[in-house]
Amino acid sequence: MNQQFRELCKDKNISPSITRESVYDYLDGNETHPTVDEIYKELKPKLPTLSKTTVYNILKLFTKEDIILEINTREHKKRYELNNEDHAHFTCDMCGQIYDLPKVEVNYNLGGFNGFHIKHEEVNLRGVCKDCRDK
Amino acid sequence: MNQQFRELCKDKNISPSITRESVYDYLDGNETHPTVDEIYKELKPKLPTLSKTTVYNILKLFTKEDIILEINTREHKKRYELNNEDHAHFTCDMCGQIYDLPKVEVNYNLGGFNGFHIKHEEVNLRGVCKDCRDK
DNA sequence: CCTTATATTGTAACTGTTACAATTTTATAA
DNA sequence: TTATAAAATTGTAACAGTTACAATATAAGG
Repeated sequence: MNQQFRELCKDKNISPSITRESVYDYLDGNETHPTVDEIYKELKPKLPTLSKTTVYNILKLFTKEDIILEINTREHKKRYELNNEDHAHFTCDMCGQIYDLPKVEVNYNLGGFNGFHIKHEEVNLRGVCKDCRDK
Repeated sequence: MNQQFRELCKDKNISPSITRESVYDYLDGNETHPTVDEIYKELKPKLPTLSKTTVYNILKLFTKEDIILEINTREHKKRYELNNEDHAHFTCDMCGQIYDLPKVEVNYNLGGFNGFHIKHEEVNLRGVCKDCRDK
């Protein structure tokens, strides 16, 4: 029983079902940025009645509540992570691995942003990671 | 006949077919960030034998050659634009419209980027656009 | 415990994308 | 130009990710 999750749900005014808690727990401390399918396959043994639709529903809810973030990459599927500290993503063009990198500071000094109310900034970097470069 | 495109193809060592030129021309000066389907539907009347697979092929080629950029949004489809001047994207949470905003400067002063060879940086902003805020 | 609301499930449909073999077109050189 | 090879385009079918939806199960509140 994850007390932190219970309180988070109270904050967000959603009910802390066991399924939701399982999805949350799986994402917590996970750095793999899993897909829906990966989350489903991981949880299925522990929750035998789990449906993939439920995973979709929960992820949509968590996204709406800003509990998690969708990661949009070049793959045509979404990946997910907990919305904890702000950071950038680096995707390796060679191996496809997604790395978490420190938050990058973004400057808006040039103007042209008037009237846009920016709620979220996402920095996606691409290139070659250390492992692949050394090969 | 787009001479600029011919030269671009010579640079990239690809052949400047009429279909490819049409896709290029459609994207040139277009600020709508169209999807594959939109590109296909737009060009079909002028190129009656056009196949959607061809559009996919051309976009994949252009992406590989850095002629165009894929835009990865929350939608589960890709959007495309010419790879001209570097700029940021702003997607409105209300209306879904994607705006081009000036390039934002990114600082990597915090460290933690050692070993990563960054070839491309993408800044995606999200929030509420002027039009939607005024409603 | 009853009633209502909410969460979960399974199925089927839908959409974006890719694989692939066949055909057409283009490029090249005799 | 014509023959030949290479490359581009096409249509079909398959595939993968996602969504819609009605039915069922579970939880919450009186």
